[in-house]
Amino acid sequence: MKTIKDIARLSGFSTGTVSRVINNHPDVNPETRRKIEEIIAETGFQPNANAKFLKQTISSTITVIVKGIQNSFFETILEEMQKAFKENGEEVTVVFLDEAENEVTAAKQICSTRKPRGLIFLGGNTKEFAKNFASITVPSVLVTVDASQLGFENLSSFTTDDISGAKEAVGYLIRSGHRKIGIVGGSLEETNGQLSTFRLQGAQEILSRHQIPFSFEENYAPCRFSLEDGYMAGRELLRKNPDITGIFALSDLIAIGVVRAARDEGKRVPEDLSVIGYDGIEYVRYSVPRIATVRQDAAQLAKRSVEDLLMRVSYTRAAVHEKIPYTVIAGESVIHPKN
Amino acid sequence: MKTIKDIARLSGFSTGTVSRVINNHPDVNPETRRKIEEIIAETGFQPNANAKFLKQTISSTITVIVKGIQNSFFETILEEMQKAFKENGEEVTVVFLDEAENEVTAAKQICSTRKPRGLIFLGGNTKEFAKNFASITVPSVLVTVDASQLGFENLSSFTTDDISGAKEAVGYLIRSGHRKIGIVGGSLEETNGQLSTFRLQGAQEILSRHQIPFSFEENYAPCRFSLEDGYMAGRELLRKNPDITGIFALSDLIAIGVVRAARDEGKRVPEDLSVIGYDGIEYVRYSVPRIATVRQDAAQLAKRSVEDLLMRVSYTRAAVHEKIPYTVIAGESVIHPKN
DNA sequence: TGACACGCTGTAAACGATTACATATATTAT
DNA sequence: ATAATATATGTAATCGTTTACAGCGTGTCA
Repeated sequence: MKTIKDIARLSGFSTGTVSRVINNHPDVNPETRRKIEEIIAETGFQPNANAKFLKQTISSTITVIVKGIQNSFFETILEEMQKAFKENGEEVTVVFLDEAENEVTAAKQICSTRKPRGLIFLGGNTKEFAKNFASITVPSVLVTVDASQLGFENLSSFTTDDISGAKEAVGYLIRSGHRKIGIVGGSLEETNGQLSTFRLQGAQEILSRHQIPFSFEENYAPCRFSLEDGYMAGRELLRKNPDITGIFALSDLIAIGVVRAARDEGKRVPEDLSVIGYDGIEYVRYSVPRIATVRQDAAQLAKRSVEDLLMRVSYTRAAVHEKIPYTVIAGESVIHPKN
Repeated sequence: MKTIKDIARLSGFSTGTVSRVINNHPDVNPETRRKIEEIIAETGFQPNANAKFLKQTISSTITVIVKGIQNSFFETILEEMQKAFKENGEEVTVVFLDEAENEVTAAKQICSTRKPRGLIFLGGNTKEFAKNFASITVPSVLVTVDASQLGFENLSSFTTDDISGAKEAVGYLIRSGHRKIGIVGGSLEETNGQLSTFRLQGAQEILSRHQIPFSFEENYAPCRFSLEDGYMAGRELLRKNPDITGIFALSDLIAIGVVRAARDEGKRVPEDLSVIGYDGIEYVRYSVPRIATVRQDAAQLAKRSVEDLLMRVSYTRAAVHEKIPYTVIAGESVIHPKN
């Protein structure tokens, strides 16, 4: 591997000057710059980033930490973020964690390695943040999880109002004439974090407001946010309560599983069973039938997160906690029940 | 930020001893180790990874470079890889690149920064590799793209035999009685790399072997590997050639789009149109109808890649180029054409 | 002419770890 | 008792950059 010293020797200048060329410092003679750049190009020299970051207290990059790739919705947000960063000419690194890893510990590790100017967490567990985030000092943003209760002044959050969104989803079923409603997804023991809690809470609130009977025994099947789990839970629920005419799935992935489950239980969607999902992933627009959903605005979630972070990275501003509007998307999967 | 010197001072030992504790060197007095570890825990000290990698010629981690997250199939492979690495107690870093970025350039950058022991490329462009890979010296594996032609002795590859797989996919349609067959996906100008080339080639070969007419004008619609593009191309093909009874989609994502396109063109799948995809992503098992596909063995692809890499990282072995068996999965989306 | 500024370049001290080598002490063999 | 060996620890050079500081040639101005 070539080092800056080799370039210095080859070009006849000192390491200091070479370094100044690499980092585009202004006070270098244009002719000198040209010569050195030529040598750098010839040799294919790449400065050792470790030496660089060791010396520099901070790097120019921003790191996005994503927890759980299996979530299609996160993918979309991530793509939008990449776009937004690119528009702002920012360098980004993405780190993927699986469910078992601790996002805050990983973040600490990253801070010591990459010295990012800012951090974005896509998904996360509120308790973990409450416990460990204090030691992270760079401006950060938490996306899809509300951090306003946590009160860290360097942690913004951008979320969808899931309670309200869930209300509208179930409200959609109710307005379509459904009275026997089931819910699939999440868990009663809050391990899934805010998402399932809030969506479940919103759903229950609107049901009780309309005095529609709901019990966890009869109208609910818990499951993780995946196709397979949605399918299994869907079958379970439809078996134990075949009268249900409308199901609110806590995520689109679950909804897709439920639609298939209905089919395998001899029910047709939407003729025998209406289904509405949550998130607005791309699949639901292409499935047959198109599945109704509450579309979270991935683009805005991403855009606002990036904007806020870049702002706070450059200027001292207070962290913000913002709700991004959602849209209820009608779909072929919800109609008025037959009887 | 605390440094190793702080720990040395606080514990009364030297930096050398502290370093040995951190790196689990055997020749440290257990009592000393305990004391130092206590201080480390108290202070929350994290060693500066840049300093570490600057000094060390090589790190313990392995880096996976993924190009294009929008590809569901890659996600599955990635998950399987994470599993396989975990089983072997290996530390992994995943880096995501978007389509526009150059994987080999990124890899060079990573090598200079993280000094990985090995590299896995998930997806990639053969030409790029041919041109730039020479400067990468760590053991590497290229997954889903055949590198046997490239002849780098530190680059293995694990792939599915796409030519043969595509033959079987189309063969399945033919055996089911289809004679008017369309193909959706890829492009004629090889920009999509090997995948579309091989799959297209296999499809054409079996069609001509059965003397089934095929022309790019009448039986083909090119498109990128996404839902939306599959949908658009599907509609285009069905409009320009409504007689087609069976479609081979070059990927499952495209197949899903085609199924929806058929519906919107007034055709039902499978009654009016049979569709078979490629890859075997999870979704096709839950869609209505279940979509027939050629299932690539993501788990094996991942497992063998990881095994081979770990082997070559520790011992000097020649790179290998291995084909992983695929499975044709029957699905509700393919039946005998009506007339 | 001397003083000063300006533009460019060189020098060398950091940054925070690792590790080869030296050293000190305890243990064992002869 | 002496030498040899093993064990535990300290010392200091080193990795490849950045950057504060110094130096030098040239031009400008009083």
